[in-house]
Amino acid sequence: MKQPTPDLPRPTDAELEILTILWSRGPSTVREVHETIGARKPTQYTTVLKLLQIMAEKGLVRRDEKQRAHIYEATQPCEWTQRQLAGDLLDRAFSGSAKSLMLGALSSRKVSREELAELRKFLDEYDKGAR
Amino acid sequence: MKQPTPDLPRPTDAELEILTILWSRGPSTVREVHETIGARKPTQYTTVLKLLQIMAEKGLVRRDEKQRAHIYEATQPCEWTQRQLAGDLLDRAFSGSAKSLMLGALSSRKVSREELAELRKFLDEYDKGAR
DNA sequence: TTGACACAACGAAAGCGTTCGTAGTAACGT
DNA sequence: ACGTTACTACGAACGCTTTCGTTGTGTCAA
Repeated sequence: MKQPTPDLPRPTDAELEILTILWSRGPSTVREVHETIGARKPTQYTTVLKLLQIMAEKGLVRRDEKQRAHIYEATQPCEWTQRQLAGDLLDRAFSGSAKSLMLGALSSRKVSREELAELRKFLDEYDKGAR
Repeated sequence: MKQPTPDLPRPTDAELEILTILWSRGPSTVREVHETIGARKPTQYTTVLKLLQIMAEKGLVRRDEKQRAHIYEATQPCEWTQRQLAGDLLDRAFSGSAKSLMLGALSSRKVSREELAELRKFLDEYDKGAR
């Protein structure tokens, strides 16, 4: 039978930053996450630890305590969370219009010709798949 | 000469809800905004008032005090704010990949054939314009 | 003019997000 | 065994968001 998708809170800014690290690194210790974050901005070790503990309570991450240094892992795959976030913003700021969202995204930065082409290709395939 | 775009804070959830109302209604009194919100969820009049006052301090809205009932108006057009929000999410959750954002948005809900077609058309024109 | 009403202003509470300092504890080398 | 190091746990502070109650003040009708 199918797992009911857990009803997780939208991750906050700081939480999302950590999730991003976990997705790219895979299961990691606090130290590893801390070092990765520290490369971009000075942050206390315990700040990262606390964040991860809170995220574990919320169900955003799961932790393995078998080792002395606990190992944290995102409970949801990157794509799942991205879908939540995109859908949420779509509702709250774009009244559900995917086209407006796209316009907003494209006009917010320079987009390479390649990316445009990719996007188009993706749309074609998506269309085909959803037939 | 060109106005330097003001550096506004990202609107919070409640603020965005109010902005949406202001964009669709145009300049409005607190009462009008309150009634619109009240149709969806019970909210105190003063809550809306306070929110608008704070938003005015932040520069998200401007108010005209010439009338007894002040009139509030979004300082930035809808599209401008949408661009900020889309760009922000693009950076924070999609590592800048417009394609991933689109995938997230599309897979988060049912999208009609019409909307897909519209999206495609939009991409074509955007491409042409950006040449 | 007085009472009722519609409005703005203000203060404060409660909750959340973020940060950090301190304390406790297991592990490790000497 | 002892000190040092690498951790976790906890509490608390601070700021921001959201909500609401209270107060003050124009406005209008009787």
